[in-house]
Amino acid sequence: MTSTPLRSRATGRVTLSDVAQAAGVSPITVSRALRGERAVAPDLVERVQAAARSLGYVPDPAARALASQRSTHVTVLIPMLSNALFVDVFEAVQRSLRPAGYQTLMGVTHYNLDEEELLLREQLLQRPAGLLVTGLERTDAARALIAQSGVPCVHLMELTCATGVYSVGFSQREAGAAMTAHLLAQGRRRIAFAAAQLDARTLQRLAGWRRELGAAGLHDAALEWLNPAPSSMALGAQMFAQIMREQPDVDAVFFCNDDLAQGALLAALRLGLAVPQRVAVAGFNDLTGSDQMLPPLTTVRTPRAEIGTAAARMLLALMNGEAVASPCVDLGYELVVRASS
Amino acid sequence: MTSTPLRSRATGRVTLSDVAQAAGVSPITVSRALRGERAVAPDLVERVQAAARSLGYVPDPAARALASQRSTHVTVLIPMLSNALFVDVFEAVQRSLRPAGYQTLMGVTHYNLDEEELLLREQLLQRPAGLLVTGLERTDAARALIAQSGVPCVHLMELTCATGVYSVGFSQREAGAAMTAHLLAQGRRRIAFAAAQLDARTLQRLAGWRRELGAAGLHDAALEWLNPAPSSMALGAQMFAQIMREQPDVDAVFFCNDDLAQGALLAALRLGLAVPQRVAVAGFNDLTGSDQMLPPLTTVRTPRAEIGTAAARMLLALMNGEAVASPCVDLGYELVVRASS
DNA sequence: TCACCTTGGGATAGCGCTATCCTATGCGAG
DNA sequence: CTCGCATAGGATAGCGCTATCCCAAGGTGA
Repeated sequence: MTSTPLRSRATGRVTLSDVAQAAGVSPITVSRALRGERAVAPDLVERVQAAARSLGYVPDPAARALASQRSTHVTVLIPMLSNALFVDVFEAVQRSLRPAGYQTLMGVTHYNLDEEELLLREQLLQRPAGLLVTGLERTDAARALIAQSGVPCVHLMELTCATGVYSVGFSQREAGAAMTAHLLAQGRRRIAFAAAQLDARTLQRLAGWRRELGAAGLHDAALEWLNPAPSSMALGAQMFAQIMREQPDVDAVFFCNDDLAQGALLAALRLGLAVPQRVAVAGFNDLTGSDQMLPPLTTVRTPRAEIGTAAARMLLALMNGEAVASPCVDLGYELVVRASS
Repeated sequence: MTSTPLRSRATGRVTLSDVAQAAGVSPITVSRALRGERAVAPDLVERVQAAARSLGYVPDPAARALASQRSTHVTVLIPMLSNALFVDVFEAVQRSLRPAGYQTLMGVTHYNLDEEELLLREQLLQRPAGLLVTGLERTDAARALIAQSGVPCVHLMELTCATGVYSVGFSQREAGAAMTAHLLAQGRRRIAFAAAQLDARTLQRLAGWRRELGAAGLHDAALEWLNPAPSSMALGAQMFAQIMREQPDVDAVFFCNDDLAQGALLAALRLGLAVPQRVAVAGFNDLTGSDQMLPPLTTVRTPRAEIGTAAARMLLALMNGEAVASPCVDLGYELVVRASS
């Protein structure tokens, strides 16, 4: 025993060595005891933990990352935060990842593949421990970046059977078809499909709508209203007015997202078009407020929180090097029939 | 010159030393040239940059953080992501911070001071370069954590003149008063104030409402409807129905947030209460959809993107050790009068 | 009995960068 | 012609942790 102060470093930080000295073991043993890595005698573990606690030791994440070549950061790439859908996914992800000791870094791609590639490039330089990306559509370069990085990656919202690719979501196409089938079952015959943004998932819903209408012999290209502008209530109102003006025989409009449909319902009130008598309106995602509309909006409830949770769980397994039972998790969807249809 | 490969490290990463060797200078010179730190001869800077570029050199953030004791992470603490308000603030912050080389880490406090303290504790262990927190209200422990950490911190949404505290926002109280004054000017006499969540900012708006009604001799405690539940359209609808049922003489309702007011407008339609003839409705924040309502909602437009941008700029200055011109930036607000009042 | 494994601890050597001190050079003032 | 001082480069020594190798002790099967 010497009488020199425990703290040898200049920074004044309590380090692993301080704990080691206090516990009477070597630094590496402290490291192992605290991480639960390798076998350490139970009594030593306890002694080390006690010493760490009493000294107020806190591991330095930068040192840890440098030495181990792995960080505790997980990057989540999301198209848009103004779509409540992704807010819910993100919150669920964070709720699962935080207790496991991971920090969540959010990148917003604004539905732009080039921006996504740039974000990916930037983020991968930070050597994240894991990656969560939305959808399967991206630039070849982005795909290559992910593959080359070796960082575990789970895809959100869409599904794929491709080997080595992990995905958690549901079938956008089947969901789109299910809503269309519902409207057909209600006796609607001129069912328009109105979409904004036109991202991959929207187009899959479109495909489902086409399939159902086609099977019923009711498909008509004039019923497709595709607008690449960002989705919003205002746009929904505008598209609805245009559809009803230009195609007066339309008896239902299926919007690719609830915000469009909500705007349409309000426009219908302004225009004096009775919903659902004159025309049925349906949305997608069951966002906040859809149940408050006049009339309440028929929509498809998507399991976004569940997707976030399941994807986080899958990513945790991958980051731990564990095997993943099923690399493709389908969480389904639920038709929510309300008074607008 | 030797014929050994440039890459000496086992990890296969291109390091500073590799660049140094390629440029024919010492590693520290590369470090300085790339960071623009200290004086380096212009021709050397160019040579180093060329070498770095041709080798595809990328600095390791963990090594940098460990050696310099400072990270490139900025933590942003926000009450709730489901309130579009904070989404806008966050996006603006990220848009300003990313080009400056900082990563934004978002923490959601759910309007809970204890959760905020916990998040703060966790995040400060990661030694962020800067901190952005919402509002001024927090636990004493949280305040102490921030102070002790020495991490530059800017407060969002509210203002304070306290020395050493940086804030960017506007006067919630004055904004609340301004809306109340508007309703009074419209001839309304029984103006209810309906609020949810009851966070500090909501209570400041309440204070502004009280002041104006008091000055007009029209204040009445029975006009205050305060509900601690989270804000939502459904809650707004419910509160509105209750107010009109229990206080039929109310001729205006000022909601502390637009989502409540939107719910109220829809409830008014359901209940057959004419807005604004029978009762005026006003909101706060001018969220998406408020202009689409029936009738369009009178509200207060708050400069949330501007707040995010200005706060980020201030934080950048603080992180660079620069002086900040004004530690308290008031970005004002704007009364948006629409048909609901 | 001995080779051979497993178990639990430690010594050593970095991870890739920057802080800090040091040295060589140039230049103007006394 | 010194001295002092600013300028520009480098050598050195870590930052705080973990990967890796090593070794002693104890158990196992032939």
